[in-house]
Amino acid sequence: MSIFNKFFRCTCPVTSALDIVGDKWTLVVIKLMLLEQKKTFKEFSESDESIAPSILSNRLKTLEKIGFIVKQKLPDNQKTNHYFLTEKGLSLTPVIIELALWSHHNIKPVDNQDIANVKDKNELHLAIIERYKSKTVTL
Amino acid sequence: MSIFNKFFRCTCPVTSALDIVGDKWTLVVIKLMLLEQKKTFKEFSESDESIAPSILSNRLKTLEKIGFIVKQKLPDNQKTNHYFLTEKGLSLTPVIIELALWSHHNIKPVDNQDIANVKDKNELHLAIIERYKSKTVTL
DNA sequence: AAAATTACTATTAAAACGATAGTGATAATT
DNA sequence: AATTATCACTATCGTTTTAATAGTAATTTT
Repeated sequence: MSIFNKFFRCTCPVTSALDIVGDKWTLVVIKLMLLEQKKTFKEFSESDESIAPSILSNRLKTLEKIGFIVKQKLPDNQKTNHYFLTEKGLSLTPVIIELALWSHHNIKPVDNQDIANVKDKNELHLAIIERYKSKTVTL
Repeated sequence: MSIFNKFFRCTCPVTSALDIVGDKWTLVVIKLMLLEQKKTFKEFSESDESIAPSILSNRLKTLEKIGFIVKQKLPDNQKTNHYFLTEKGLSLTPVIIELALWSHHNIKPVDNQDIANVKDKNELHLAIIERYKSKTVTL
């Protein structure tokens, strides 16, 4: 009898996924990390999405609690927190790729050439994760 | 200067996609149609998700307005409305597949054998759409 | 003709979102 | 060493969205 029993609307896996990521901000925060290398509270705050600090704070706490991200201070700075995606957080990459592709074809074309010219989705998936890992400290 | 300028938070394609489908119910309704062949208001209302009628009404209207679904009465019944996914609505299939796969591996395993044992995502994609079309009146 | 069903709308309470101001700690500057 | 600036938030409060429930009108069934 985990907290999940209260958290999830029903037993459907898709609906349960949406109980976690089905809101206005959760996937946006993950996208900012994954595709735009945003790491600090300030960087998130200054993004084009203009996320309010109270909402940002809430999402980061929740994402940390469910193990999608981790918070770390770098040794030379005791002020700035850095947030990183965990493997669990990175596992949402295919969902974000499909949202990007869907938007590209149905809402507005993406600038990102990797996405616009994608031939092999799985290759893109691996490339995005590789790039993310190479640009962040390995955890 | 479309209404979209007010609707979208920013120019990011992923975020714009989430301006449309990033809430608790929109993708659930589409899933009910696509994977569970729900068509009428009553069928949606009786689903495991227990969607409130006011929310359901609101989502169906919005989805119709943006061209993801159409509402039709069958010739022999003037009371019951039937909702069908359009091609635009069906274009979200890959997003739902990835949510299902993600949930299967990270939240709770799916019953659906097609999804649990998927080898080729694109094949699954085509199969789901084929099945949907075969079970609904072609529009 | 009466009862049941369907597709909603209306209402009101609760939760989430959003804008803005403010605080405490650390870091940078003078 | 003192002052200023920056960063990471929290607090507050008004607005919007969501949720639970009751109710209504039209149609269909009995």
